Amino acid sequence: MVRKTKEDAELTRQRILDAARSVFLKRGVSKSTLEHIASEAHVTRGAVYWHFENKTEIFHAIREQVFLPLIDSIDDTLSPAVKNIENPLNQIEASLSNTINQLNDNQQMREIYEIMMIKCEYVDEFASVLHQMMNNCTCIVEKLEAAYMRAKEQDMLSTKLSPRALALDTHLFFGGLLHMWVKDADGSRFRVQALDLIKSHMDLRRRH
Amino acid sequence: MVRKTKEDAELTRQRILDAARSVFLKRGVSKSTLEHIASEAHVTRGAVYWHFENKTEIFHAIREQVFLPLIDSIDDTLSPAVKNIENPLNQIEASLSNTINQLNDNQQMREIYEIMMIKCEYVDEFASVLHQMMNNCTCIVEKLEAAYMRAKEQDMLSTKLSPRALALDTHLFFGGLLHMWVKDADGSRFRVQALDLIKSHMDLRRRH
DNA sequence: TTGCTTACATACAGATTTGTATGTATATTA
DNA sequence: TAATATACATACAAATCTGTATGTAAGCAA
Repeated sequence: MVRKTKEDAELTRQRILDAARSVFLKRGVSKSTLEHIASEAHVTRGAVYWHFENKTEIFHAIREQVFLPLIDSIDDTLSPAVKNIENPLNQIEASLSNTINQLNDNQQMREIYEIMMIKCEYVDEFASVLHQMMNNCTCIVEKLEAAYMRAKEQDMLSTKLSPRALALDTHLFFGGLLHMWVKDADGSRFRVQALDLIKSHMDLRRRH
Repeated sequence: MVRKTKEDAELTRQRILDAARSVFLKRGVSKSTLEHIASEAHVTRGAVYWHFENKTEIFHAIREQVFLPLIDSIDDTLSPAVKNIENPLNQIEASLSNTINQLNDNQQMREIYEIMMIKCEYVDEFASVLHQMMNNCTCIVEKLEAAYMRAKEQDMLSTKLSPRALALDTHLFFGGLLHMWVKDADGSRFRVQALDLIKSHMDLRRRH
């Protein structure tokens, strides 16, 4: 076996992560073996154990590949500092649509979402991920609420509902949409109209 | 070993199902062993294999314990034949609230929901469950659409959005709510205000 | 009462997985 | 260029889990 340079090793590491994603997607996280992952990556378990402590660490590495950028992306698009500030409702719509577009464009992201949502059991060491996700929800709801607050100040809302209630409703809607988007594997039911659904959702709260 | 009567055997079967629910909840479906389930039920694997072919059959039995009644319940409360027909928006709100109330009241239902949503990997033989769930979604959306249609005919809607769009938005909202309800294990974030969230959601589409 | 069936318990064989220990060739560094 | 650390592959031991085969005591029907 030829010893690899650092760049080669990094490539191997990435190949293992790609392989793990593929295996997780096909067999589910629990039933995926390090041997499955290794052979999918055309290495042995030795290589896998060299780069990662165990399956859990691989899982977290995969997750962070997508979720850290995603959180940044949401933070950015919902921030009060962006140019869309003059129309906060457009800003919310753009932020939600942006996530859907990313899912459409990025297969890796799609697969990781699917793994996290329906190919993973949140017990033991994975339970902590749930808490992180809930905390994230809180942040997102706060940002949505702030945006709706701005919309209210500009008298753009069609309703007297509080910004907080609107934010929660939007958040739940979008959570549901993401789940359906993922589960609708053949795309016939939700994927094709996801952007329309977002538009309808937002139209409902626009004053005309 | 004392041979049991038919009634005793049925009790044993139920004890195994209860034990499996508890074990699935704690360890996730994949990592749950028939030995775990058997010892939780104070029987041996022999008894488990007598009553069920394998773990998958136990899973489906547990699922049907809750989901078949639930589907009936939704069908009932959303049917055009119920007394609430004079106010379809109230009818929708009552139907959604009813499900949440059932979750609040029924621990078994709560646990099964949690298992299905975050303690199960939908691969291989479990993938078919996803399809069933999607088909169910289609049915529910249709019923919601019909209810919104009736509301529209009675000029009760605050919006020009189509009944179909409203139905989809409501369905996604409620799917998101159920997920958050389940994940919000300590109840602090979503469970306590679930009924309020439903009320807000419906208020948004009521004409005043 | 006999004989068959039921409702399990027990025992066994085989396949999987995991973690670790060890081997090894090469890159890197002093 | 010699020593050391890296990046793996290979081998091994132990634990787990599954399905099935077999045993068995009691219920039940004739």
